[in-house]
Amino acid sequence: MPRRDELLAIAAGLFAEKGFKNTTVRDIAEASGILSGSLYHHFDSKESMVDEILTSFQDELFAKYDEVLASDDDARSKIERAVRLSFEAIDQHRHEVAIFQNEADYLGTFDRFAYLAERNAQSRDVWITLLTEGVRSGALRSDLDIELTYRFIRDTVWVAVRWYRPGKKLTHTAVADQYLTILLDGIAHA
Amino acid sequence: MPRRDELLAIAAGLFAEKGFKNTTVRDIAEASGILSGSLYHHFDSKESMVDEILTSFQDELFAKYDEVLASDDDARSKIERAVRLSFEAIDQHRHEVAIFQNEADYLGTFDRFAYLAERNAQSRDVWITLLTEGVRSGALRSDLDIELTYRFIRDTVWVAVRWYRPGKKLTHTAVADQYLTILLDGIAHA
DNA sequence: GTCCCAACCAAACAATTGCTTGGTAGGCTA
DNA sequence: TAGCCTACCAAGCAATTGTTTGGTTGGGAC
Repeated sequence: MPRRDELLAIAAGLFAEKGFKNTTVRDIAEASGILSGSLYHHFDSKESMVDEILTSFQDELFAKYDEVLASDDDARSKIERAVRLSFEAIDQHRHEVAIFQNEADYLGTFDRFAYLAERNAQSRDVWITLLTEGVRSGALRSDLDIELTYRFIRDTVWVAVRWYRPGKKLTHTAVADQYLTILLDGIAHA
Repeated sequence: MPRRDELLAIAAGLFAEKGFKNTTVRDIAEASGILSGSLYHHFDSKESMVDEILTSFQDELFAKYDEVLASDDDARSKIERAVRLSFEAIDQHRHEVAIFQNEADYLGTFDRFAYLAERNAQSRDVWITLLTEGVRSGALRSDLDIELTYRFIRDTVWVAVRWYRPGKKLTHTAVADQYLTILLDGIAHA
């Protein structure tokens, strides 16, 4: 792995754990075994680091969403795939997901990170499309408030990044199974 | 309202909106129409401000949890009440909830805020008790992973603070209704 | 053997941070 | 009128912040 990518990975870990503002360039440097000034040989600012971390992650993620949308599965299968895809992302890119979850609001106030709001809108489009299709096809109950259900699913899925740790008791597919069961059929006794 | 409480409310708003570390004492002072040094007439540190904000909120919240636990409603009613209670808190103390959601992890690393972890454990106890009771009484499905269901509910409910705004289209009771419908019966067509 | 270049160091910079100090304005009480 | 108290100001301090600058090192290319 190129040194540059190593440093980005280290920075991502710190940003995810302590927050962006709360992580100093000296923290990143120390964790990397170098001095803070040396970071500026690789990157031109601390902001550039998060920027790069977030964009490359999102490019990858949204490509997968597009795949699901474009497929000719039935509505329910698409929703299931979209949910599983998110837990997979949490499993494989948990630092990036955490940063996006925790810092998007703050970073979004800068022009440079305007794309965060766009991606947010894009993700909303995906889900509203899937849910609308689900209701129309009869796969989902017709009394759902689509907008609210979208927020419910979005929050519910991504917030798992706060406690999920790969390699522990639960695999990400097991978590996705349980979440989908609850989401689709509820927790009440049938 | 005493000046001191006014300042605390202003600080809470800023902490919730921009984060604790990201809010300077000068921000708080400016929003209050005074100079930063003058804040130290009322409080002895910035940390004391969050501390006071969080403890008073949590004291109030957990007193209500205890009421639910102590009541002799059936299991399902208790769960419903506990959920509604949370949305009520989001409605009435959204700054405090937001601060707790966003900063608990970071603040928890300081000795002074060790009580945050205790409160977290306490909240877990409440929910595990309710869910266990629910499964045993037959109100909830017996194939639930209790621990995971607890996290699901906890996250799902509190994360709504990110988008819910009082006085908008949806009342907090309407949101609670929808959330409970999804949580209990799922989104799939019956 | 010279050159180059990526990776780093050492030291400093200005700005911003939380916080301290000594003082003052004005209202209430005796 | 004197004393006191709450709420504030004005000015500054030391520490920490992101960033810059000029120089050094070690390995590979020619």
